[in-house]
Amino acid sequence: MATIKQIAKVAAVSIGTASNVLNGLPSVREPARKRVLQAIETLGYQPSLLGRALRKDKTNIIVMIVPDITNPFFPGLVRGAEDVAFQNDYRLVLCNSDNNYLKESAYMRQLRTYRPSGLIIVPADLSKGAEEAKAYLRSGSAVVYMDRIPSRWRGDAVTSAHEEGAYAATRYLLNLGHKRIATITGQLSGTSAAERLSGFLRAMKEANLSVAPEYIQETTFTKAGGKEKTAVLLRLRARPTAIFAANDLIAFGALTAIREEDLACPEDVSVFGFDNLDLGDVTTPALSTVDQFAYKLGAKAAQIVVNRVAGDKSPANRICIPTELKVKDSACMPRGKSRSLQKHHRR
Amino acid sequence: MATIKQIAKVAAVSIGTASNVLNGLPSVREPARKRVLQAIETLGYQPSLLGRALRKDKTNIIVMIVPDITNPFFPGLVRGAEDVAFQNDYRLVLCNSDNNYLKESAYMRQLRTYRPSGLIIVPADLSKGAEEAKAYLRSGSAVVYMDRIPSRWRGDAVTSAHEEGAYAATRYLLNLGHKRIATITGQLSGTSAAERLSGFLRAMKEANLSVAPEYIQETTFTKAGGKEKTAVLLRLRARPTAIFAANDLIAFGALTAIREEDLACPEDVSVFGFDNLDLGDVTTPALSTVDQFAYKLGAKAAQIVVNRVAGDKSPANRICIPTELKVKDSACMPRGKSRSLQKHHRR
DNA sequence: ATTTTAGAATGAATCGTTTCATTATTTTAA
DNA sequence: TTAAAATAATGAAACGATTCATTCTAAAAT
Repeated sequence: MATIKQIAKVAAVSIGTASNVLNGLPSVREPARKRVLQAIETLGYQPSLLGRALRKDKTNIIVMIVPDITNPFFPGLVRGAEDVAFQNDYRLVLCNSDNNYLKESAYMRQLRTYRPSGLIIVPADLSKGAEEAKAYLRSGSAVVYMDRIPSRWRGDAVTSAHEEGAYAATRYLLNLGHKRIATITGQLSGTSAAERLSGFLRAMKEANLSVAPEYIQETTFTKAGGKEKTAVLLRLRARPTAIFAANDLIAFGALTAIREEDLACPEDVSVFGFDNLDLGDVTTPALSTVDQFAYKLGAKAAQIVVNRVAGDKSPANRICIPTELKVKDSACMPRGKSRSLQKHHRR
Repeated sequence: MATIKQIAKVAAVSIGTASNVLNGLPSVREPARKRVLQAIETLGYQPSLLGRALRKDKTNIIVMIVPDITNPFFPGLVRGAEDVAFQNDYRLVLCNSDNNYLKESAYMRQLRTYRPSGLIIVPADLSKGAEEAKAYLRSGSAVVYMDRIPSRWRGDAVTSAHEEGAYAATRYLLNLGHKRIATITGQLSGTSAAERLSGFLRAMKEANLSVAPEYIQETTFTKAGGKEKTAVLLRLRARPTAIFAANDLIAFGALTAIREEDLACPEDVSVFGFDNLDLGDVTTPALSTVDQFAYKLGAKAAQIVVNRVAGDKSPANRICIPTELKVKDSACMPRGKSRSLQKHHRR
């Protein structure tokens, strides 16, 4: 591969001058600049990112760590970040932490030696401090936490409005006339799950409804978890008429469980999800859910990195992207309220 | 950040010796080795991948290019590759080409200067040669094509058995008694779409059934495309009794279109997909499909890279991962064959 | 025409490693 | 005990860029 040395030689110019042309410095006279450009063209020269990085102590790499790219919430995040990164000539190194703090740390420790421009991370364990992340800051990389934020983190962060979204979804169910509303949460050690729960509880409290403890089921953000916990809920003496699932995967599990118990959604049990996954409308019924604009989240995080590298010294961004209710078919009025109406409608 | 120079100083040893310890060379006596290890420990030293890379002209990076990570087929691929990569101490740089040859080329050209260990690519445009890929080979990176292979590529490649999978799916529909079977293909310029179509045609031919041209609808591998083309099929005078969709997204679109035409799947129209996406069983009916083991595909590709770097000089791997039929609920016997039976069954 | 000054070009140092020829030390053989 | 052989350790060069103090050149001022 051609090096700057060869360029310099071919253009009959010093290495320093070649470098100046490359970096668009003004102090190069036209004839020399032309010869260098010509040489670059004919040799098909691409500057070595490695050589440059070693000298500048910085690469155009952004390290992005997500729990698991096969969880359909994350590709949107990654894609949003990647697009903004690409436009600004940064490249994304993708890591799956499996929600495993050790794997995450291993990645972070090693990749820091690549002197990346930034780190975008959906952290595995919020109880841990952000030691390694702070090390990134110290060595001059921008750091943005996404989706979940460790309580001790005071730097840049981008999340969606978990609490408000959950509140709005619950309000929607309440307005339909539901009173027995259960929720299936993700692991409450994560802020996202905790905040969604608290939005749910706020709406319930505002409606003067108490929530029985067995109406709050904690599980993982998976289809299997949703199915399992829904089965539990459906077997309660006082079966809920609506379930607020903390994400769409859980909601998908709920739909399956409801079907397997020979019940109907939404007639017997309404379901509301969270995420607005692309595939949320292929279910029957199409899943009513809260859109949290994953792409925008990722894009915003990458933009923060870009800005920081460009010299933005403003105080920490704590960005909260508003959510939006996507009402589809998986929630309707509860039986008691609507039977006569429905029958009427049916014939 | 600590450098090898500091390690050497603290351990009272030359830089060369410190390097030898780092790389596990035998020619270091115990006391010196111990001091170096100790220094590494106390300084929390991590070798700079940049310095190392510049000298060795090679990084532990594997560049992976996929069309679009938000297409749910790809996260599995990426994850499989990432896992194998991580285990072998390689890191993945993820790129989305958007099926855009120019974007793909831009990525490839620039990232090659990072001297990656490998390139794993699902190519955007098969009609183009693999010039840039060959440049990777020349500069010592392993290259593996995935899922689709340019006709002029003679190197390592991993695909799934598109043709056979499609053949098996079509056979399944034929065995149920279907005669009017249509197919919705992906863009036929891609080998995967073309091979699936040819598997479909082989099965039809074997059954002595001719396929009307309007029974072959070409579109993109998307839900929207599937929906659109299914609507076309459903309005044909001779409406098909079964549709073989070239991937699950198309099949999802088909399910939607069928519902919107007030028809029932599988009673009126059977649908068969391809991919076995994780979410394929949240639809109603659950989608019968062909599993192509995306994770395994990705893992295999990464393994080839690992082996090549380790010195494997064997001739090109052309690996074809067998597919597997996943029969669920979206296909049944056609009306004519089964009406009496079904009625009987129903009561 | 000469001096001053501003701008252009150069070349060496540097970043953090690995590698290898050279030198130093230890071990073995005589 | 000494010489030869084997093994350890060293230090400088190299990778490909950027940076900056220095030198060179051309333009401006006298």
